[in-house]
Amino acid sequence: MIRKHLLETAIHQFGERGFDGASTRSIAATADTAMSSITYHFGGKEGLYLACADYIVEEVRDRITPLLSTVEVEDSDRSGATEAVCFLLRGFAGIMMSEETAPWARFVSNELQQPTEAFERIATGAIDLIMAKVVELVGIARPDLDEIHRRSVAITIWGQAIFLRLGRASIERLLEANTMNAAAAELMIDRVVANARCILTQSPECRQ
Amino acid sequence: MIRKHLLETAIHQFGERGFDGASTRSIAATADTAMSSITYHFGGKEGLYLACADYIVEEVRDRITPLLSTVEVEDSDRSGATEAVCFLLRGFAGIMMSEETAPWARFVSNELQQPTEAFERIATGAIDLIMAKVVELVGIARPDLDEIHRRSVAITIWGQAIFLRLGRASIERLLEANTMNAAAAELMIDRVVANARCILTQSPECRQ
DNA sequence: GTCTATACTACGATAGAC
DNA sequence: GTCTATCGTAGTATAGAC
Repeated sequence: MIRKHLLETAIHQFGERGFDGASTRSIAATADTAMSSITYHFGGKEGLYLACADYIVEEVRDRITPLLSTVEVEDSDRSGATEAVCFLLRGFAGIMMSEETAPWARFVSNELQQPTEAFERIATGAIDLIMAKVVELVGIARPDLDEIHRRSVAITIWGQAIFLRLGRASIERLLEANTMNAAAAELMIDRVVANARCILTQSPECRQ
Repeated sequence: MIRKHLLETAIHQFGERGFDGASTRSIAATADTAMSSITYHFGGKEGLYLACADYIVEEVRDRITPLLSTVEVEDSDRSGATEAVCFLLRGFAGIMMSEETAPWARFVSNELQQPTEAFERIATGAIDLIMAKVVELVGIARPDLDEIHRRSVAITIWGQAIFLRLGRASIERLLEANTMNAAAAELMIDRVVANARCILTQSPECRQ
């Protein structure tokens, strides 16, 4: 399947070198095909780029959907909702730390900094899906908050997990881990989950 | 000062379009000079890029140093340390949210995802400076934690503020704020600080 | 120091053979 | 569908005038 091979190669190279930095020549060569295959399958470089976004959305959904479908919480079950958030967060953080997702993450990071049409597709296709569930659960865990504050809590909690990927270089530096080894990854995931639990089961002095 | 003008233009364009996407032609033209000025002042594109990193370090230090110098905490003053972290965090988050720092942030973000020599310079020149202080304060606020856990707490707290910049596109989306207005920015900064206070004054059930 | 002019390379797109 | 060959454009670097 040359189409898929092109997509995966392209995500790698777009992620590592940016849209301009990655060349169709190099992508085609790495995928062991001719440059004009890109024209044939995707219409051109731009089309290939957008197809990469769609491909990432599919892959993320494949991993996230089963996770999301396992949580079911009663409307008044505060501690159940807290545990559900922690469970989802641990799964999501694990995905963020896995090497498998590194190329997608770099691709998405580029779009986060300089959003194009590709970001719109990733946001509506994957990010919204996750955040809707998280906001809902935060709402159950923290009924004292109104909608906008629930959203701010949800995004800061999830932001920590995303930062595990986006800020990896500086995390590795601070932990003096040359590469993110399993122990360091576990340490950081545990920390992010503990922080989330802390925020959701707010002690009186930090209630807001 | 054409050198400075070139640097600021270059940071903008490198940040927005990446190293490959930004062309020396365009940078020189925007800075109202000839392309060969870049060769004269910086030796070439690569040299210009590294000089941008050094320039960012200087600018960040100018803003961070006065902030860091205002905090002085006794070794046993737990609540003092917590408040100091919150104070620094608020200042730092404010810097992260300001439009002035947006070009630098994009530049640094590119380096975080794909570190080069430029990241090494930014890390040693600016990031290490900040994180050393934060880790020290976290150590006072949470004497129950050993060094590695202090670091993990410090990086997750600071990561929230950095994510305000790196994840801005998705934050705006979730808050349904087309652009990050003052109210949304204040909401997010308050939230990040509240989370930090929550984490540092840990309630028993989330102690770890 | 700053400019113009030019050499050389690499890019994306496309036409056309198979 | 996939390839080769080629065209026009845009990039960096550099030489040399002033």
